[in-house]
Amino acid sequence: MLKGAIRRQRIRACLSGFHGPNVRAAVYRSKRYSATAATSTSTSTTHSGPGATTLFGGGSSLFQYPLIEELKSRNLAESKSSIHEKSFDQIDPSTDIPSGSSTNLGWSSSYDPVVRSPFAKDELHLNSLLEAMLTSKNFNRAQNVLHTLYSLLMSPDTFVYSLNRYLEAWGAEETVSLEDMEGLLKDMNKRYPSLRRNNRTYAILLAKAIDEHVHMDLIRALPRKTVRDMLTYVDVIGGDGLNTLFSTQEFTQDYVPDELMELFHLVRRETVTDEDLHSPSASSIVSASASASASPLSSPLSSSPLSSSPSSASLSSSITSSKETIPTLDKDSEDLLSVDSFGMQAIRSTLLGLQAESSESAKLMELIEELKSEPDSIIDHLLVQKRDYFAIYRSLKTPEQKKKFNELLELHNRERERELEIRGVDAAREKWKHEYEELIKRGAMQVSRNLNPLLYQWYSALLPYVVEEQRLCIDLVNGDVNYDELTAEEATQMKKRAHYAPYFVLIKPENLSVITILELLRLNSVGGIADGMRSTRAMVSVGKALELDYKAQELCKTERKKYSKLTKNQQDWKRYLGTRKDSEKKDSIVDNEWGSVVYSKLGGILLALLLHVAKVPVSYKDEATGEKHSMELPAINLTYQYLSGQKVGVLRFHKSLVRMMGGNEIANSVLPQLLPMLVEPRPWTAFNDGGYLYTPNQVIRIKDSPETFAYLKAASDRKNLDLVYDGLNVLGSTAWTVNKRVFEVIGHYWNTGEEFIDIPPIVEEPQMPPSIPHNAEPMEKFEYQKQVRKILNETAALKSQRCDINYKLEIARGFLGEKMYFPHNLDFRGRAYPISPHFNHLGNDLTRSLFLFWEGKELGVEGLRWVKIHLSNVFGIDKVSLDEREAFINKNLDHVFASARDPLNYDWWKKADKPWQALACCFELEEAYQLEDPTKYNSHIPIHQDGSCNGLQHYAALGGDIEGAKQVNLTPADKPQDVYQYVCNLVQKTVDKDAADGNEIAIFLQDKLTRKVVKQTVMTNVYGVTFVGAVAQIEKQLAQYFNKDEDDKLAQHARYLTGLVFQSIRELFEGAHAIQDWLGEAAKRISKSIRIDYEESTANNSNKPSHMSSVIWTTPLGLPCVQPYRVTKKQMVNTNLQDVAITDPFGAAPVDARKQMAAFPPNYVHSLDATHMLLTAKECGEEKMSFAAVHDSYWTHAVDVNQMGECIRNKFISLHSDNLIRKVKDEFETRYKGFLQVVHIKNESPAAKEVRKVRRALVKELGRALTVADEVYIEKKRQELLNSEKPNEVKAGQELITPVSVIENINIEQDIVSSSFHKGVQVLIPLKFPPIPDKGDFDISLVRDSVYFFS
Amino acid sequence: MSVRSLNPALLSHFNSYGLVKFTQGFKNVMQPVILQKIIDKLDLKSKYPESSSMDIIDIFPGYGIFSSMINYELKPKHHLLIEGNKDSAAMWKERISHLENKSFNSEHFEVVNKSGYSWTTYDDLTKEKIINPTFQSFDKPHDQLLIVGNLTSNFGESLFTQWVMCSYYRNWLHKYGKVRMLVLIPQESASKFITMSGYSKRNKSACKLEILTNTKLIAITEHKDRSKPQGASYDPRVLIRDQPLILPNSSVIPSGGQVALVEVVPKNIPELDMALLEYIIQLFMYKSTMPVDYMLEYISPGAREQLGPKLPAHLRTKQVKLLTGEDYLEIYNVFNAWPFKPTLQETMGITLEDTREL
DNA sequence: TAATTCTCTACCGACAATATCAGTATATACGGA
DNA sequence: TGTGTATATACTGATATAAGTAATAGAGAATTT
Repeated sequence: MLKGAIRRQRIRACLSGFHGPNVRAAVYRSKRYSATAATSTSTSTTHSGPGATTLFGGGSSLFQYPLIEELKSRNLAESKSSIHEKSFDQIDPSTDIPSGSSTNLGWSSSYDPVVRSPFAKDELHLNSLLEAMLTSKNFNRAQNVLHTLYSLLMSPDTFVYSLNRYLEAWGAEETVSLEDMEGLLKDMNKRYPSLRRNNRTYAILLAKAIDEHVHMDLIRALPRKTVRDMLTYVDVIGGDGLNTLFSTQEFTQDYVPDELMELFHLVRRETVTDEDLHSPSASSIVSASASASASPLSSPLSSSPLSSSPSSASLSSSITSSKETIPTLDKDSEDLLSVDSFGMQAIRSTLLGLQAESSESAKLMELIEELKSEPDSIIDHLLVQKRDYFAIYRSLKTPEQKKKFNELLELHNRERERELEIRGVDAAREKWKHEYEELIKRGAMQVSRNLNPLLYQWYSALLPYVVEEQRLCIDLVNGDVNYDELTAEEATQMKKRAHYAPYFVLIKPENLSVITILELLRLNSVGGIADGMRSTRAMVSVGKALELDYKAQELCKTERKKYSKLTKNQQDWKRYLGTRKDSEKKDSIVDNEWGSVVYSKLGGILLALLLHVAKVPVSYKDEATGEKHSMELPAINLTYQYLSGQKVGVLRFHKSLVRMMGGNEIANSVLPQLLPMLVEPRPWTAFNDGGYLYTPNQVIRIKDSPETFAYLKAASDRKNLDLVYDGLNVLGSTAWTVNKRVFEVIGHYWNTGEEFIDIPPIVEEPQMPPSIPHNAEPMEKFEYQKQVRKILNETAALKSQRCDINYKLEIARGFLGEKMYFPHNLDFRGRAYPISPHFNHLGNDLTRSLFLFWEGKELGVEGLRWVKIHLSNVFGIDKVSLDEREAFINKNLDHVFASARDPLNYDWWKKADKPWQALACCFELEEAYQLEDPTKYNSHIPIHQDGSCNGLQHYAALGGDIEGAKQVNLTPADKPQDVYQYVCNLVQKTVDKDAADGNEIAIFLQDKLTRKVVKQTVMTNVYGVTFVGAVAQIEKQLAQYFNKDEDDKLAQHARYLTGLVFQSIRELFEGAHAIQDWLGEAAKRISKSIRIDYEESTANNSNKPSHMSSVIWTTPLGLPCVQPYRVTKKQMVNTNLQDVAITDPFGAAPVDARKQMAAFPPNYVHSLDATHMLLTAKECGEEKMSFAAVHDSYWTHAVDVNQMGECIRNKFISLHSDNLIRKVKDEFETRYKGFLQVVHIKNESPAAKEVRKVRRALVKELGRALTVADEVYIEKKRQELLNSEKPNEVKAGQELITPVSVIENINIEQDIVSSSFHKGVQVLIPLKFPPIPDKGDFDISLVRDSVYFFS
Repeated sequence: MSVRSLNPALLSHFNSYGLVKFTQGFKNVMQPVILQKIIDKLDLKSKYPESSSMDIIDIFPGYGIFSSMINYELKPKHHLLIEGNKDSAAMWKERISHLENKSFNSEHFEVVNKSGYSWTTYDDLTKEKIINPTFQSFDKPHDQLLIVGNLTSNFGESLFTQWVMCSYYRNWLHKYGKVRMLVLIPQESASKFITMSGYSKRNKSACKLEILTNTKLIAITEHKDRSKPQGASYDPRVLIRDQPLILPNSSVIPSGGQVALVEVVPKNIPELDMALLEYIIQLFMYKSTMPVDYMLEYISPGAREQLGPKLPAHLRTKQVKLLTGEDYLEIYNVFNAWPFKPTLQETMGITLEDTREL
């Protein structure tokens, strides 16, 4: 109880974190709008009185402030720079000086502490370039970039980070001395006197000083606090550096920061005696590792006996050694021909191939051997050879054994995970090569339908071109290109090259080639293109994949630097220093992405080269001679296609290639990026720090919205997101494994090539309808064409589905017997998703059935019951009481067992609603019942608790609807309520009544109403479906009752029904709907508001000021949500393949008001359900439950379901105990304070008359028409005066009459009309939000006892 | 200026209606004097020597000044007014009853109050035996059947291309023979469709039109921009060839509407794999400044390598936009004989829709 | 300003149009002072 | 060496593309008068 209260308090604390001191720091000081309004109430009436012939405070002139003059001469200079478009060789600090100032404009509101630089794009570009130049050791160019960067940055502080990057990279050169570095800094200081070094700068110098053994000189010259701070930059100083430092006797303890203190003592002790290092307490230290990774510095200090060999050796040798072992290690290849993916085998070989090299795996093997030799051990040779860690783990008997096994596996997997992230690409290549050579040996190249040898051919053909291209890029980057020697064409080509060259040189040609090929295969049939993909998508994806690879490699290098020469205690060092990513990154304004332009250019050149070389064998039969010819044709071609009348570039695979990829003999190769992890993800500690060990990721999935990024970063830096991270880390720490039994059944059906449940069949040649005569009537022709199109569409869909499932199964197969984890991140509303695409527990029934918790928990009586209930649920029996569900399974236990024993031939499970998950459940029950006491069974299956119509649950709680709450199970009941059925019944009632009144339509529909008809509409109602959209849905449901030519009749009926459904929902969720409407209205006002501090730079549409403010709110967990809907500007980018349109995220784009409005209610509710989930996750994590979630479906072990349920309900109650809407309103009122709103009011209203009067006077003075922009400007000035420090200015402001001031105190609510009303006049009024609707009387605490709330 | 073709019996009716506003999204030429010139230029009487036994099928006639003048000029056996719009149809019915009084409707106007867009409308014409045209040889244009249409509305452009395709497939009204079509289309359409190779606005439909029909520009409206020479938005070579009449803007409603009257006469074309031909044209058009050889690869992987050499050199290096209809047919033939020619799936442009369940 | 025509119509995960041409602005070349 | 003009190049903005309007209604935005 107490604990809960404390937690709630913390949440509240976070809530308020977002506004606060910064509000005061904003443009307008102290006095705010409302205050002004209060004081001027009395004065304004006098002004608007009949006597006020002169509008401007008595005098004939405009008081001391030359407002009109300013208006007349207002000339807006736009901050502008085109540096982002320049290639590296065009950048010149002496000329690239941007016009305009780099002031912070803010995004949607200037009150929020988020930064927006007008030159963000240039900054990003230059920072990426700097990074690239440094990596390729091009220091002259880099310095050039650095200087240019300086002129763009808003503060010298930001510049230091770039300077540090330079200094660090340059200083790492052996030829550079400490003196050189000092010299550079002095030089810089001379040029930029405002430049200040920070602690990182000192750390960099220190690193060099240590190298030169003069570090104490430097340290003594600095204050101790500085020294302590700089030492935390471990990534700069490096493990060796620290070691040296700590070993230096003059370096005393008071220089050491707290977090390194233990390490310091370790080093000091080490120098005394080495024995301590091999103390027997080792295992207890290691045991802490699983949880310790969340807080690496808090775990007890000790050393591990496992560290003896340097890991760098294993890194390079593992691949070559694993290659040899592949054939023997192949598991299951005969069972599952289809999923015989080489990429995955490569991954697996990486996964499997490490054992001999590292001491960790040796230790693990030792343990396994030991366990094997135990009496009645089921671990056999095969299991060991297959590395079925899960089977081994499961067979362990004592908790101690399990614990130890887990510990060793974790260490073992840490190495393998690293291999996977860093060397996965090499492994794939080696695998291709191996298979290619095998095939050549057998001389079977031509007949092979195996993809991998072909890929190896592509690779071999591509590589020399890539090498050559890279050579040219290197020359170019080094400045070794003499344009005069080039032909005009070559010169143009070289100029194009300059845009991507700095990046192209960063990655080794082998990886460039392999990633290009694999990414291309991965993208097959995405984006609505059959047998191919959008070329834009392909290019950008390749570019991104390259960046990811590069960054992972770089991070790995940095890490290696940290520990490079250390031979002792590596594990401990690692644990203490953490695998923190480059801490510097957290400080830059933008995350240094290469950006879409670079992605597409890189992808463009690589794909162009690949298209040139990739061939596929084809054959055809000469109709005339009957001879069969074989030849090679290009495997991929670039073409275009129209998508609803618009051109899109397409890369299309040759039919033969498609056949190879989608048939049942061959599978894809999997790009080893973003796969499930083998070890627990690094916990999130910052918005860009968490998840994979090396592969960078952000905590929020941001697409083209630097605004979202800015808010996220601000919140993260303020530590407002820690609760979010906590929840997310629980999700990441859940260990999984693949359900092998289900996998085998799926594999069986997959291999038949026939359709089965979710598995689409192989379709070689689609069956076309009989052809029609050449001169058939147009109707017939169109009809025929439609049919053909339909058939082709279907087969294409099947093909792509099969391809997709194949890819998923490939990954699943690679992780058979493995322990895996899924790092999660969030969408912008806070909903969590696994980062790993394709194969994760968010998938469909088939995919979900493959997931088991790694950890097992004994069922107990309740657990057994829950497994049964779960089976009943997935079977489709989920509308009856829990007891009835359990009874249903008890009654059918024989079916359950039979299904499990002979799933191929026994069909019971196939009838289930979700057959694959049902099968998984059957297996579980059957295994449990093999025990004498099934409750003693160690269960791994996740049991789901689903919110019944979760969106409506939140709405009902917000709106306090008693009946609505009951229908979505917020109220205890003896059986679950079904809101769809309830709505259906409501509708039925009305229909019956209408039918009785003789309504033809009602009579017709009377007996045709089912739950299914209304379900989709009720569901989508939460998402704000419109009437038209709902009609379409219901039409689909009613279509079966009408003939093809009765479209109009169908529509008529559907419309009638839709009306009733809407009406019923509105009735049932009256309060909820009021909330929904309120949210919509608030969003509308925000997204149509005008910021007075935002200067319109385009004068041409000064009558239509842009709406610049997004709807932004903070979830109860402190996550800022920014709706990213703005009008996107498109930028054309020339690539080697084609021109591509890239959305330019940095345009100061106005918001898409319509989208903002329509999406806010659902987004808000989703942010609440996300909050609810994360809160529950955190709590479950603390209670040591395994936890996973699919938005509104929460999973845990059977035995823990009751506890989790309690948790779910408590968190829901505490979430809704607050007045959430009130909070949102408060937040809005702070954030959008002083904004103006455009409304139309009735022409003849008194307010309108007032406004017209002021406008007329202004026009007269101004000598031209008054624009809206002018009005905004005047209002801005008035606000500035009112908020001035000087009393005379305040007075002037009060006396100033503006079109806004005359109506700000008149109640115009009743005069507001819609903008399409013709007799209205457009006016500006201060932005206000409507009052919060009254809440219904539902008592939220009732949820506590509602069993069916989530079930 | 005489307006020979204006039916005096209708004058009073026209006058009573005044200049109507209800254009229903259609543009129309309203000045009899101008229309007379058009009719003269068309020289209809010589093309339909036995016009008294002919049928005119008049689609979307609207207010119908042009229709009535053609009618008066040719005095056909049937003049069907396919008019789905209620108001227009009602007006025509009223007009016919007006004529009943004056001339016992010797003009033989008949209103078919069905949509000219729907194909079934035309099936019904023969089914209900409203007309029964003769089937004529495809060697020469049909001299007993004329299609008149106003396709200046939103969907007009697509319908126009469909009518053209009908003339190739010999279905719809073109099953009777090579039926001449007099169609009023928007200027934007006309200036794209009636072009010769090399003109920048030329598109896929223009190529098809060139291959499948003989189409002439009969009349165009003045250019909107007075500073531009007349006909500035059209292919100059077509202007020289066809010498179209220039209509004053004032003659068109809604005022300022830019239209063109075109005369389409189908050619006698053998059966082709039209999907393939269209696909070739379409893909070439994506990058019309590129040479043929380069664009081959866009159609099918390997086409450049394998088919390039089979094309005559002058074609291979020709810019796509310079290709004539003839050239296209030549390229088509090479493709058609190739075992790896694009399949239906490619030529139909199959796209995947979201297949997720609910 | 007023009247009309056009557009869009369910949230998120998961994004994405391009080629051409005409007209204008800027850069380069060149020639004469 | 500085200036002026002619030509080349770069940049911007407009336009077209597909091709059964699916069905429907009602608000809001965009465009035209």
